[in-house]
Amino acid sequence: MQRQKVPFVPGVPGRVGMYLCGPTVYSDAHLGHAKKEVAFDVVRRTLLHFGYQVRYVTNVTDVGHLQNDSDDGEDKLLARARLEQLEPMEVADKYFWSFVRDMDALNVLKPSINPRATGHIPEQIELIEELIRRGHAYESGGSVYFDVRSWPEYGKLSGRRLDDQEEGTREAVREDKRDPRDFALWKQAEPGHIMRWESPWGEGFPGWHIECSAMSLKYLGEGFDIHGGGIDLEFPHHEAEIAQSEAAGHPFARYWMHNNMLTIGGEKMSKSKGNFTTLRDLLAVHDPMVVRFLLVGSHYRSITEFSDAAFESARSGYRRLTEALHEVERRLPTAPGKSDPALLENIGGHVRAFEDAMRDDFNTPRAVAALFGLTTDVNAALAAGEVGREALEAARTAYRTLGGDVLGLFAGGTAERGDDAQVVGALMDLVLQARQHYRLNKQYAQADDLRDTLASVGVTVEDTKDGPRWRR
RNA sequence: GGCGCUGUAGCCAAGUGGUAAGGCAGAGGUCUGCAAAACCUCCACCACCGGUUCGAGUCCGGUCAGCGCCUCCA
Repeated sequence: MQRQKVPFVPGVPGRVGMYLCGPTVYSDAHLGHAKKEVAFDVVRRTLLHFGYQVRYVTNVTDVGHLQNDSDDGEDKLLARARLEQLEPMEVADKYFWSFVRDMDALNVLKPSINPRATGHIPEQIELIEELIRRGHAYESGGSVYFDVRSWPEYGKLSGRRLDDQEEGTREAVREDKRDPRDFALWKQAEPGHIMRWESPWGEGFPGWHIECSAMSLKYLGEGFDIHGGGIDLEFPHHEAEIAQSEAAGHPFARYWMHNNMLTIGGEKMSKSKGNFTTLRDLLAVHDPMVVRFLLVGSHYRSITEFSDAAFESARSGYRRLTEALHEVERRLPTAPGKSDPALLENIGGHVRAFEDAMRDDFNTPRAVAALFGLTTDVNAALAAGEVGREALEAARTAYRTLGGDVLGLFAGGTAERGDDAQVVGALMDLVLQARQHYRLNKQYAQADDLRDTLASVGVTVEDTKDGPRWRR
């Protein structure tokens, strides 16, 4: 807890336990959420690449957090349930599966364990009881609060001192709290509150920090390695997690990682500002891999500025990468046995650059630059003439391992097109044959007409030395 | 008010005190029936003002601008 970049040493050699604060499933996820998910997915993939075994735990918050800590706030899940005329559990399930679908599309690996808050009420109650026993929490009017003043370390993560905080300026001071900065561990359920559980303090529901402590400790154990989340959760959410865990006698996460925000027009993309683009909408019309490429193009601790121009730029850049990879794979089956020492050395250099970048706090922009360096060398060699099998293999492995496995940029690969692929392929062969016929007879108007028509439905035709080629 | 972050080319974006990665866009050229792709070449007074240093985008101080958190937020 040094509030700076430090070398990582796992608690158990070769193994890493990491926990990521997951989504509250009351609405569709947006691009900002994707930045977080992709960032930590890349962390996980990088650790795997370097030989670690990773247990990756991320929660699903299906108990609505209160909109604020006083009682006038409404539970977001309940509010949504009323709006959509659904049971709260239906809302949670609906948006949980929506989230899963988005993450699958973005090629985010599934968590090792994906616990739900509502499935861990007993664990949360147990933790609260420990806190009361140790004198760090108190019951008041059917609710339980963490006693911030009893825990001097509160604030160590975010570097805040209690005395620096303005008291009660942003919310009405609750009369049943001893201190306005105390936070709820358990809330008494008001009469109309649907989601409620029995507890030693009457019927109620858990506070909005306790689930992460209970579930991360349960599945990763005390002093687990890495805890991640958005930087906007650093305070108070993560601060509270640490305080309530350690005050209960359980050493908490040893390393903290916070991703920065995604902005649009310089402002944080967020639900409350309404300036968000849902992944559902975005992925319906755009290649998810381009979205992922865009996200990976800035460092996880940096702000990512999103715009149409940035997206177009990502699309072009991503295509440069995939075209080179595809060309390598096209040539591989017929590649000669010659050796290309200079090219091989360059490929090795780019692989090293990539790995060095990832070792240095997961510097994905530098890693991507290495991929482009690789691409320039490979393309130059390809343009210069025949390239031997060995070098092509090395290039292919570099792309698939680094770009594919580590950055997760090549989901699906070649076999993703589905049942129509064969039919489409056959039709395209036919069309291209016809066009070649025109071209050989110098009937360029007809040939160009065909090409324009195909372009209008999103098919690009390129004439190369080896004949025509098409892509979508 | 407190804690913290950012300001690098038209856009996106790295940058460990030693002289500005990468991508997109743009310009010129090679190739091509044309185009596309690819290749080659070109494209930065690092917000401003001081200071430390042989040397500063990088360190220190200040100014200006913007952002995040301190309410729910990834």
